Amino acid sequence: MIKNINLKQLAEILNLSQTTISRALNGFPEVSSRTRKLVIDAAAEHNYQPNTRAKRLATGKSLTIGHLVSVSKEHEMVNPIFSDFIAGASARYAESGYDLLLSLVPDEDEFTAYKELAARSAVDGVVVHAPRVSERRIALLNELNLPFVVHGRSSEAVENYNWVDVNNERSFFRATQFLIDLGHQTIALINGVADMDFAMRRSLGFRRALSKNNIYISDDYTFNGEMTEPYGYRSTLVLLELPRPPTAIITSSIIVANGIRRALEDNGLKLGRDISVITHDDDLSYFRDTATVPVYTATRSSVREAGRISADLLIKTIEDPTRAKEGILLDSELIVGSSTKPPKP
Amino acid sequence: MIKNINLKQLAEILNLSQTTISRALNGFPEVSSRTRKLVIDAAAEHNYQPNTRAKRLATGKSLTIGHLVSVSKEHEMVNPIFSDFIAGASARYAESGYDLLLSLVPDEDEFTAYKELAARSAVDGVVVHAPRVSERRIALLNELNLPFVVHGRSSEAVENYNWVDVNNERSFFRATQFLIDLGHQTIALINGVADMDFAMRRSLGFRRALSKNNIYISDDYTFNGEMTEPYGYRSTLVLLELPRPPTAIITSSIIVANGIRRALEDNGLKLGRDISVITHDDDLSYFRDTATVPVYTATRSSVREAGRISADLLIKTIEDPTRAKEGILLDSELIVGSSTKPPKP
DNA sequence: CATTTTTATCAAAGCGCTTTGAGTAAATCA
DNA sequence: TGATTTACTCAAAGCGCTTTGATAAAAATG
Repeated sequence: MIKNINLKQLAEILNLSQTTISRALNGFPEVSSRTRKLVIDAAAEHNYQPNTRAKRLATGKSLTIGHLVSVSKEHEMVNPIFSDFIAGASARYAESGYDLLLSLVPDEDEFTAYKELAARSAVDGVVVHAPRVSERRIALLNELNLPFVVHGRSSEAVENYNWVDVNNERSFFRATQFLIDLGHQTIALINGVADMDFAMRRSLGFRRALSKNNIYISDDYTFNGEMTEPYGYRSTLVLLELPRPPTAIITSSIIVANGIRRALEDNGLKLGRDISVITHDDDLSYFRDTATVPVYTATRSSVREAGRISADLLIKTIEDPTRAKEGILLDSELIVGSSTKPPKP
Repeated sequence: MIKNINLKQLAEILNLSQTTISRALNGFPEVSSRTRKLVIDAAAEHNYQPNTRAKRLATGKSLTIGHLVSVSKEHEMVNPIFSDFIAGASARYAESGYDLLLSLVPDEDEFTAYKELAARSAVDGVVVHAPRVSERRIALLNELNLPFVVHGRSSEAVENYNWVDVNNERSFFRATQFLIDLGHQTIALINGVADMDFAMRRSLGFRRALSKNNIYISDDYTFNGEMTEPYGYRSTLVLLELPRPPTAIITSSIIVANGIRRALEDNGLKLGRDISVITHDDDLSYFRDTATVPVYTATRSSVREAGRISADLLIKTIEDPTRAKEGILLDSELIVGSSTKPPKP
């Protein structure tokens, strides 16, 4: 059985005061290098690590960053990009000695959950996931004086705040323009839930490209919903039933794209040849498109990288509260794969 | 700006001692119901929540459960079932007042990460994910005296330990037998990484069904690897190149199954009609197969449910350390979908 | 009525660290 | 040489709770 040792015990072993040991381990200058070495070696030998609970109380810091993820009660859906985002953030946290507190809350309890987290002083900061076009959490967190970074943005927010977002409007503008340049005139959009900010911006880019090219497309060609594989499938079936089915589809997630492909193939249509598809690609680790010619033409932006950058921004904000708020806009690449061709004549 | 209040301040407001307030809020019997009501109301009014840091130090409990997830450096892959597992566990944690500490560690640091977590007393217990056939973490955690539950099992473990697993051997035995009953004789297995315990057990079930039916299948028909979509795709291409391609494929993940379907369709083959596929289905929220006739014939077992059960078992273990170790074996359903048919003559 | 028991409350100690302010020995200076 | 500075080290206070052990008031008992 491996036993943990505490500061007091280590002090007795070394015949030094707790102060000196604490200082030696935390790199204070007023400890002789000989003593410091002694302490560090003994700590390693006895497997001493300062007790997290005591350290947090003593320093008044939680050394913890919270991620609150809302789970829609209706769909019980956890956004699949989440795990890759976290993977990116995690390394940065570890590096600076922060723990990651994860809390999945039913979306109706979201607001209370933030308040509670602040009231009990459980975290030093939080990452806000999946911001809506209109996002009350931003005002709340400012009121609570809890440092935060938004992954994404909230278009209606008036305050200054930290955010890390991909250029969704531009991405989907380019994607749409790319299809139009290929000759497509009837293009559908299978998007995320309508009040999600990213979905709104993508829709904006899509529509801007259409109107710039004087193309009018009715609402029958756009879908909003939770981005699951079956959602992509069902939406595509609806599209194929239209009097004039689209010759191209743009979608917000590679998982939805998988549903689209399945629907096409069930109808004897081939991706690319019969109907073109562009998807946004978060570069998820289990869908990473490594083919020489990618399967999907895609607006690609690594959500893992976004996680890394968000973590970095949040830690900087926590460690310097006077720091000016910052917005970081990442760009996506437009990767041409084999899912886009000119429309059949 | 919303201000937090602490126990001392609340005591002054109410003109009561900190003791009484603490007891009132924590449901001790020696507080009059009139006083208790007074305290509870005032706590709500002033948004008082006991400071997590102080509470943890005072009680000597971390009220935190750790999830260490190894990330393979090579693939940077985060197991996609993870988020659904957590979703299941999370509600149970919240209910009992536990926080969830998530740590993604490069797999070579895994061992150290557990040690460190125990030494600094950061968690009251951990969930062990993705156990290998031979799993050193079990012995380590016993030595560290840190309560844990394994999601899965470890075949070579000699100790008693808590685990929650699905009956992998039986599931894949049944799936294989189902295919054999349909008339298939050449069946491939696209499995997870070989040293994962679940992969080994599934392979066992697969082979048991084959040998029971006196079918011999060469190693060319089995694959082991990280369960990504491209992996399913590539493996299937290899299978189709064999002198005698399989008439059916069994796989361990719906994400791999998507890759298989893509490979089939790229080769003009249709799932079910030309080649049968059975997949294990973790019932992931973004792939939930809700069609009347499911897309895939599958051995289905909700990983979210497994999360719930694991969390429950772990909390019981933490709160009663003398509790006997328990293994909980979940069963999967064999759901018949449209991806399996008798082989073409 | 005095005595015991029960009820309701409190002051103070303690959790294991960090940090403040003080103290001592060695080194430098006048 | 004594005075001042520098380099180390320490005892004790404090972080905000919970918990122990004591006490006072009220109720029950003989």
